[in-house]
Amino acid sequence: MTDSDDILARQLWALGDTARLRILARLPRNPDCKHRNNVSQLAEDMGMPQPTLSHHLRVLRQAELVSYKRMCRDVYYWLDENAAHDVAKRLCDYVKEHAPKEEADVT
Amino acid sequence: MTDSDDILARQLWALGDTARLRILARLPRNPDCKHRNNVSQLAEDMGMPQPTLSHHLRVLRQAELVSYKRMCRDVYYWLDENAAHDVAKRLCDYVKEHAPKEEADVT
DNA sequence: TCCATTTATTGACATTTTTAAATACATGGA
DNA sequence: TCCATGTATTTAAAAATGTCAATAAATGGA
Repeated sequence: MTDSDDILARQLWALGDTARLRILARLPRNPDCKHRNNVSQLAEDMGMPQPTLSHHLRVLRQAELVSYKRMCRDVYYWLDENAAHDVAKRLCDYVKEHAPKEEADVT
Repeated sequence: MTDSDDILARQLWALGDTARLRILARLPRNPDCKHRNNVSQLAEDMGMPQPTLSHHLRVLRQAELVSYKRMCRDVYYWLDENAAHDVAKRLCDYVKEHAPKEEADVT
């Protein structure tokens, strides 16, 4: 199990939670201040306490699935779509690479 | 959050564990009795207690990522490669489908 | 039927995770 | 500097999870 496999596992785990999937579905794909999707507004829209949201955002941040920037007092998160697709690709690669090579049939 | 999103989350979670990723890397892609990869042998090869392995196999089974068949007293598991790829695809689709539609720029 | 082998389940325990309130930290305006 | 706003962290409690020993269940042979 390589380090990169550990990272893949951690990313899959981060994605494997309904609360976090719901959050991702709400995040824009680019830094976006036009719709006032700062953390507090997002928490209110989702009916989720702000500390709970911040916790999940940290998990997603540490898995490098989301990015963020601060503007004045607000923080804006967005989903790094490429990162998500990359996780999917690396999952497929992992499965392919580890396919045990078939030995000759015992005849 | 639809039922199918719940299933996706559960599958991603099942994959997001290093022990289970290691197990998947050892499983053949088809029912394969030629290499004696039954549960006990796999447990021994991996240096993992058999109950621990059975536990993880159940998680993978319930996520419909592996299949198995019993032959005599042995049980043979294999990885359903299509299921794994399908999870990857559905993750990509989920991310794409929920991309918030960009409103016209505020000018 | 009894026994040996293989796999699944149960039970116990420690660790991790989720949740949310309380609080700290950061920023900018008065 | 003080205050208001927005976000992150700390803290605590409950729930979920991983591990593994003990045991049950399933199968087939003697």
